Amino acid sequence: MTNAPSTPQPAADATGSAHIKATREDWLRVAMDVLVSDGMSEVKVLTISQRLDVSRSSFYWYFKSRKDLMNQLLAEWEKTNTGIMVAAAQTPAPTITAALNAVFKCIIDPDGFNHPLDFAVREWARRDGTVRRIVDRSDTARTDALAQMFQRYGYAPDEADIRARVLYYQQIGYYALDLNETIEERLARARLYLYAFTGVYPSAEEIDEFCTFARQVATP
Amino acid sequence: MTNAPSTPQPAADATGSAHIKATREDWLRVAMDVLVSDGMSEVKVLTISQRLDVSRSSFYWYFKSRKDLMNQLLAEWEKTNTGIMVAAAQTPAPTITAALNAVFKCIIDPDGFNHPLDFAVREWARRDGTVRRIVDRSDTARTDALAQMFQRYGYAPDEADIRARVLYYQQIGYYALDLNETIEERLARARLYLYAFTGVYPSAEEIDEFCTFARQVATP
DNA sequence: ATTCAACTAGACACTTATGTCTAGACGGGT
DNA sequence: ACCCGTCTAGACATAAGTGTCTAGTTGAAT
Repeated sequence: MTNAPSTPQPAADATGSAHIKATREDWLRVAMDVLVSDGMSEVKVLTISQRLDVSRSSFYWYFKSRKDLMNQLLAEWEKTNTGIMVAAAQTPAPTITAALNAVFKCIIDPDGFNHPLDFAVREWARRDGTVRRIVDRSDTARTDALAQMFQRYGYAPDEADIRARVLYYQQIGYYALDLNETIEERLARARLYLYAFTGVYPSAEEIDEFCTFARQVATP
Repeated sequence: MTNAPSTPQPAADATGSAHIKATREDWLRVAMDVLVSDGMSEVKVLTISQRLDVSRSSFYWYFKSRKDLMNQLLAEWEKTNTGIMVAAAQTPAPTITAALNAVFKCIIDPDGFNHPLDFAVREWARRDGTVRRIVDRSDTARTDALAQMFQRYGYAPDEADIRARVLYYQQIGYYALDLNETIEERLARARLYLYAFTGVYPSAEEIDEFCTFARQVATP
């Protein structure tokens, strides 16, 4: 997840300028940490300032208001999570199973799709109409990209759409339950998952290649 | 969902006694409404009292504290949602597909399993270790009940467990995304869903019976 | 009619949050 | 050496929330 450990370090200090205790990026990083771990209602200027060991009022130099900060977190989510999944779905591949592998890679890669963040934003959307519309737009963009992936390998538009939806919400459900399966437990089912989602069996090479990748990125 | 419309009525008045503006049940009902629609962090004594048009301090006659109220909401959730699904999984039926139909009936019945409540509680669990443990206990109870259902129809323990998990988290994922499919769109896939979950095809009678039930409970 | 338990309202004390304003501290460019 | 833009701290104002205490009000039972 590359969630930097948010230690109250002397600050990243990008510009090299004056006596900065907490940069704008520090505020954003800690806010994102809190959003992911505790939900949007816990993203508070006061508590973030305490984590950064900085006066609360410094916040208002970098951000117009708390709402301003929240908007930036939302933009960050949209750019990373949705962008990364759409890109994965568009990766060229010789077969549909290989193409799907690229999507799975993005999903299991800690540096790829950020599931806890996705759920935090979804929860936020439940209470905010503006956020809800942006999340809907992302869901559509993601399923559209997945459906187009299926279509590229000869699936009829209707079937491609259904397969995209089944795939997409299965993955959402998997992470919603926060099961603590080991990587090997999951890999043991990889072949049948790929078959269920595509209707064709992946080659042994494809499975091997995927398993190698999965073991590589698995956080031990 | 039978979520009573929470109009600030003259109060349900179960006991028949004195000048009651808001009963304990009123407080619980509105609190549950808020929990379902806005999440646990929005369940506030002040706002509920305003909805009920009652002084905030009356709350403390019925409940020891806000935490007391929250505990009762959690108990209510455990009793209804988990209890109802476990009961559905234990319903006697001639075939596995018929047994699964009973579970699906409970899931789609607005008077059965309450999905928005389930998600609200899950979100709550993310921020509260005690709640987390109770939710885990419920997840285990639900998947165990489903696994035993599969076992009753001859599935080996291992396979029954996997099928229970696939079924359970698929459903969680479906509702997590809050797709707005019509009942007919869903029923069109009923046969294949039942096959995918059990490995055997349901009889035409079973499908007909399920569809009839589904159309009956579908809120138009 | 009087009493009494059940319930309500409002005042008080406290906490936590946001946002503004002002006085400054620091350090690089001149 | 000194200024000035960049950033910080702390005081202030305000709002929203919890929980307690006390003085009622009200309907029912006696």
